[in-house]
Amino acid sequence: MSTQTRVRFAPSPTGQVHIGNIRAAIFNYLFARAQKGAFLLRVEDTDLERSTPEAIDGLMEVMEWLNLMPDEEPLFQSTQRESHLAAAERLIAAGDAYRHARTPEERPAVFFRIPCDAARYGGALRDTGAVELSLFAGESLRIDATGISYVGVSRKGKPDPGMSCLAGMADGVVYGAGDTVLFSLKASLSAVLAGDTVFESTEATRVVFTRREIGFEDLVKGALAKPLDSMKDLVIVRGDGSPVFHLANVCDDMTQEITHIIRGDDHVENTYRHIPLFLALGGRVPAYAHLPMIVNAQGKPYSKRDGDAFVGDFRAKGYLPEALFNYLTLLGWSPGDDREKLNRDELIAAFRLDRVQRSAAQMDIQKCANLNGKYLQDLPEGVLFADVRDVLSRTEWGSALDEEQVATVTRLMRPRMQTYLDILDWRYLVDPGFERDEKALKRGLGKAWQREAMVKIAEALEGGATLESARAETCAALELDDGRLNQPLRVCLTGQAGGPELVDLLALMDASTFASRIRETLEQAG
RNA sequence: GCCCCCAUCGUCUAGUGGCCUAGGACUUCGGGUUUUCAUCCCGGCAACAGGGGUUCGAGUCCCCUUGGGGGUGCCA
Repeated sequence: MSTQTRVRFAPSPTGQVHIGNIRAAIFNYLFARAQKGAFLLRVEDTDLERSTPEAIDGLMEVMEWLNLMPDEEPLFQSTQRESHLAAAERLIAAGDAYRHARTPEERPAVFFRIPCDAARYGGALRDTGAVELSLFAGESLRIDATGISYVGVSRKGKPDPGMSCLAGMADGVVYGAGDTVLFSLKASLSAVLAGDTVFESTEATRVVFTRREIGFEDLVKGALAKPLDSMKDLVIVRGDGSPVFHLANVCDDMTQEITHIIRGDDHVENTYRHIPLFLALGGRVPAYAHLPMIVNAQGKPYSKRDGDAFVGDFRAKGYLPEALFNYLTLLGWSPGDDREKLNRDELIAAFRLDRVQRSAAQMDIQKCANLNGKYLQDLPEGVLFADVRDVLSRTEWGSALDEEQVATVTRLMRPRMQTYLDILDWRYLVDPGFERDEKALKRGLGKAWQREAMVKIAEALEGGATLESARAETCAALELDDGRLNQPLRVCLTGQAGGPELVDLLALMDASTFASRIRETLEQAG
């Protein structure tokens, strides 16, 4: 018996990769590494309608970008069809599944029967006591090989239709008026299962049975359970002969010998169905860990309309893969101390599933950008310059810069950079065609003396003076403190209220450039 | 409707019955450094959803309410 931990990331390639999805991949990866186990990829591409080759390419690209490469060749679910169908046949042969059409027009599908035999659950089953279910008068109760359908009574006294698998009420007794026993499922169970007995009545008033629940110990959420009478037998092969997700998923997990299933919260309900399936197929039930969802800035689940939700967007917006990776680990997990910026090895060393949060986490793009900025500060200059050049090369004004210029401005701007998208604001450093900010203009040139001072400086520069002397002259003439000139100068030079240090800025250009910028800015300021 | 789950500052979180007058980070606000801007440093605002229990003692355990999410498909 192998004790190696084996986990998998099992996305369906039906579009762009979502951050919620990739976070699941990251947690799987981290857990595998922490356990010295294997991280596998399974592409659940059985929905041919929606699965596209482009989506598969996109998935691979994203995983490569984030350095989340699987340890073995990916398993494409569509290649496993025969094994899924064979599993369904085995279940039918063993009496754990049956063919059934719910309407005469429908082609029969294969249903998995939730096992009635408690011994089949490997200890996952628990009695929680006797239950008396009141039925709505005059409505039909039907018990057949597919389960029990009934109409209960809601809290407000209204009809409340329900359906239970046979296992949910396996020892049930149906009573009619005056406590007469109409039907005992317990006594007739094997006949009902065999399809020989069908009970249907509108006289039934209540059903009494022992409630049993199926449970498991979730590595994140703790003990989880669900009553069997709230579950129905499930379709595992469609009328058209194609395997359904539940079957395919469980079969492939057996094929890949998965020991731990780490996936989104939205799968907890499936777990109650998958456990009996594993057991019926003779597989070992894996351990489960369900991750909380990631929600948008409104605290709602991400929908198609939300931006900022695809991994590709982050890449396009100038995020570093290691920063996004790090940030995503912080969504629903923490190392237990005050560390937030952790590299891959630190994350692996600190990762534990029992430290995963139980509730949903909201994406905070500002914090993500802030963290990205910290990674940017740590980047070796060579890498940083290359990335900057790459972004610059896509702009009209930036593509002409030579290596030295790129190095100079990048060194200047690096401390205030959060993402590579910020580079797009650097235009004023090198290109006279930059845009000027209204508010900055007002702040730096709004007053008459500011404009006057700038005109004087421009004139001096045009007359061949150095900046130093032009500045000193102007200050003396207008009786101004040296520092008062900084803001107007900055605005004339950059059109912005903020930016790098003024002296560094001035070093980027000669006196005539400087003078013409003053003239142009003054003109624009009116 | 029914079933399941969740709940600490605006956000991500620390907290596993006494170390909590609840800590860190992002955001925000103030101050310092800076002739300007930013980085940086220092500081402030800001939370245990509500109500009942259990206990000598509850953010931590139990119950209820409220709010949120998931499921309830021959989707995955």
